[in-house]
Amino acid sequence: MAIDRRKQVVEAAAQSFSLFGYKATTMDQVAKLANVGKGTIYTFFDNKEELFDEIMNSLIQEMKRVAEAEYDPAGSFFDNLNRVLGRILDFREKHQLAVKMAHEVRDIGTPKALEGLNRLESAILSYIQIKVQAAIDKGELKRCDPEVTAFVMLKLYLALASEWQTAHDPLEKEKITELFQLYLLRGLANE
Amino acid sequence: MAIDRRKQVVEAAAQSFSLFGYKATTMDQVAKLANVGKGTIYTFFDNKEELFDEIMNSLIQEMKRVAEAEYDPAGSFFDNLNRVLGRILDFREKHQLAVKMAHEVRDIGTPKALEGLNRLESAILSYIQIKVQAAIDKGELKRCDPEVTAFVMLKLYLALASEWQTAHDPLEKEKITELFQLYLLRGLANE
DNA sequence: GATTGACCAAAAATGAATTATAGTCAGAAA
DNA sequence: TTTCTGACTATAATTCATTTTTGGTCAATC
Repeated sequence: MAIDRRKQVVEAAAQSFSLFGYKATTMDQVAKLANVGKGTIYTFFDNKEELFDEIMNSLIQEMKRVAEAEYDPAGSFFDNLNRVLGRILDFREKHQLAVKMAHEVRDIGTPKALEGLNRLESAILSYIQIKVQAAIDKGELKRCDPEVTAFVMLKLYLALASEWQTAHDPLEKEKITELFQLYLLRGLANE
Repeated sequence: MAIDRRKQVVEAAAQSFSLFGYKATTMDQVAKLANVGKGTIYTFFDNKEELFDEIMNSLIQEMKRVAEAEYDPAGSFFDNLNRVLGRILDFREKHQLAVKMAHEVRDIGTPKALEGLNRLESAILSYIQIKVQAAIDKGELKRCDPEVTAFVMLKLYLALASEWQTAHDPLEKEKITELFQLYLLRGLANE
């Protein structure tokens, strides 16, 4: 059986983007790592950007599987949301590619890396939005715009789970759950 | 009466930092604008950083006055919070110095400009935190950590009022008020 | 027909020479 | 004496011509 050169290219690219980032990954390097002539890459992908898009798509798919695996159809909306968000942030924090992209954006602002992260965030928002809509339909949540609500939920979670740390001790996972419920679910108003 | 050279320096510096940013403001320029020898600046301020700190302190003071002017002791907490936050963001958006610092951080990441903006945010957070504590004491809000709560309120407001715009049409001021109340005050849970 | 790597134009990195800048201080002005 | 100044210096930033690297191509090879 012939060797699957496309797979070789994709795996080499994934490794290289994860290890060195978008800018520092060269097509020569990917070709060498894949044990393939450089021209071969261009029979599968029109250019570097499309190769990168394919790798990002895999990351997004993988994240969706991880999220879906954490989701419990029998559980409550907030319990699920909390667990899924926690799992997604943890995934993003540990996945080499996602980490590298975030660093590259922070350090040198590579536009393609930023675009990749934005696509990742969009995927997360779509996922939450669908769950919010379902919860509204089931009567578990008040009527509200699912898109804005998903956006607010992600922002609030990010604020508590990662932005807070830039100036304070990190909050415990249980503390985040509790705060998330207090602020968004029950509300702050007395009576 | 002798001319107040310190005031001249401070006013020239404020003008220059607002117009050109931190990095592009030179001490020679400030001296010339202030009609003062360069050495004179150094009799009042040890270095460029301290001069900038003085200007930022004025901005923070000014913002506090603006916030306090918007605050109505007879009104409800959320009504006040909403109006004060709106006023503060508007102030920040229109004040040359604040705008210039934000651009400088985005474009070239000047550390001192970032530090300035962080100090501005800290001042806002302290202000909200005090009002939150008062509202808890009055029984208007549930018991909660005032520091985390102030942080969440600001983040939520920023998310709705400015981050949302990066990918969508801006939300109306009344819409923001309504969402802010729905999410944080009343909560999303049904029943 | 699939694969390759030498090749090319264009972009990026380098670094030596030049310019600009923060901060000093000897002396002028008040 | 005291206050103020701008020429001066060491260092940092900027240019820009030169070199190196890179994404992408395509005639030759398998």
